[in-house]
Amino acid sequence: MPIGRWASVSHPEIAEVELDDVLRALADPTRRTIVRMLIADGDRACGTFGLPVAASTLSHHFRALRRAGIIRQYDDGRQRMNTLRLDELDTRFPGLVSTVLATST
Amino acid sequence: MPIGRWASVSHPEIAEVELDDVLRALADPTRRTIVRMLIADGDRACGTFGLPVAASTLSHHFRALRRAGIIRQYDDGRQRMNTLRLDELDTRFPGLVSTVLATST
DNA sequence: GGGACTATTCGACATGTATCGAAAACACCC
DNA sequence: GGGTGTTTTCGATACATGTCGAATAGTCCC
Repeated sequence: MPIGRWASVSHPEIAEVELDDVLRALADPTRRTIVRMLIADGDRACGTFGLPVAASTLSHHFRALRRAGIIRQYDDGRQRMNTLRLDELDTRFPGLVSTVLATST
Repeated sequence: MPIGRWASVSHPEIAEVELDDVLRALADPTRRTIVRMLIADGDRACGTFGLPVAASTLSHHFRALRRAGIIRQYDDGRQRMNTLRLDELDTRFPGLVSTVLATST
């Protein structure tokens, strides 16, 4: 059970996740890319996405995804890992994530 | 050169509709209610929705939906009618609208 | 402890959005 | 043409968002 940065990271209960927040979070290409990479490759540290934005911007996107209930974050040494809450999201909004990501763009 | 209010109304081609814009447009409860009412009752004039917002605010929402490619507007006398572009949207983003609206909230 | 690595927070800035009331544009009817 | 009904446009306001660089905080290793 990791300690440390865990304290500052809170995750909403899936029952309290709002559709507005999920849609707003997915209405951004960078964040959709993050979700796609999590689906494709599983858990991933924040620094391993190689996206063309500043680290601070990426941190902002991870926070948006986390507060929207789309990802869960946990610390592993000096890295912060990201997990998709896909099963939970599919109970809350069935098919939403896969439908949104089913588009090429 | 179209006559009257038609002149100011332009609709994007369905092929040019962007997922970002659709998701942002649907990430608003008032606009989702508009879409729901169009699905339930078919074409409807702007003034017949009875939503608790000012007319100018409603006009802003209709413009957002129109520019996102979600509705089409045409004039009928002194009223402006709204039609859902559901078939077109389903070819562009299959199942997206119905999946988003499948939630109670 | 000191250094290196990882990630977040903090200003700052530009842009977008939801809202309103008032004013203007458009269409119908007498 | 004048009055009435419908919708949009125009400011104005308050708030949110995406972006960056610099500074800060947490963790590991020597």
